[in-house]
Amino acid sequence: MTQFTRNGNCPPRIKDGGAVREVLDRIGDKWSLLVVGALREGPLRFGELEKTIEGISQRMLTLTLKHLVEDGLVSRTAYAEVPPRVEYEVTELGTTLVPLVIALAEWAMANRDQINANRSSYR
Amino acid sequence: MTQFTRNGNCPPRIKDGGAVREVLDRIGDKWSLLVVGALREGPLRFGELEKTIEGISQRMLTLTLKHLVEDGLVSRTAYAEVPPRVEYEVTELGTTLVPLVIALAEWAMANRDQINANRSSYR
DNA sequence: CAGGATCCGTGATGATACTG
DNA sequence: CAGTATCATCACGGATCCTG
Repeated sequence: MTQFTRNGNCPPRIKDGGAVREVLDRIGDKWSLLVVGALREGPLRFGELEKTIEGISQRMLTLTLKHLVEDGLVSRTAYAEVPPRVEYEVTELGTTLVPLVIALAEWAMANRDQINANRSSYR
Repeated sequence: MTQFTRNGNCPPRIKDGGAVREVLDRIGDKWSLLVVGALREGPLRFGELEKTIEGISQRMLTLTLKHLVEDGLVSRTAYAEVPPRVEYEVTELGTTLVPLVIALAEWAMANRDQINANRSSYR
């Protein structure tokens, strides 16, 4: 099926080859992981997310949230109030992703300097 | 420094706000994680990578590898032979990322069906 | 074999303005 | 407040051809 089918020269183990790409196409975009990370400790409102995630545009936040809701990683709850209040929260499925996001974030913070250094010293 | 500076309404913890974006801009592209994942068990040659990572174009593999080498996540070793042989391998730094990639890949495989199901059922 | 160079489409992203 | 709508752009990435 969707496996490598490589006779035996390079060692598989992560059998796939498609699922990863597929999922990465969804959560591997510019903002999804940031949004999930922002929601790691509890629900946030649209405006809170916008301020929390530096640099994201209103449009991108809207689209990213929509995708995450579609994929079932985030839930959206609108309260019939005025002014409107909408809260976003990671679903149960989304919760399983949170640890990975945190790990990735910590890795990023721990190694950014190193990476930047490598990058500059590269001629 | 590079921290939220958000008075106290939403709970930080991952202090950053920029490092994650920064690193994600590098390894969060379409292929980098796949390449790192492909190299998780040892060095591979250019052609092997090309066959291993389904769907990648020659150009993208070249570019991705170049970036990964620049960032110090992958090392490139060219052997003065004919025909030429070039091997790519994760560096020490890159090795620290491998577990995360594997975790992400496993998460992706474990949850792709669920996500796809959510996505279809979404009207 | 490994990869550089070029052309080029199109989708993702951002800025801005408007609305329920 | 929480979006939607529209427009312009630009980098991503594919196809193709070429070279050491």
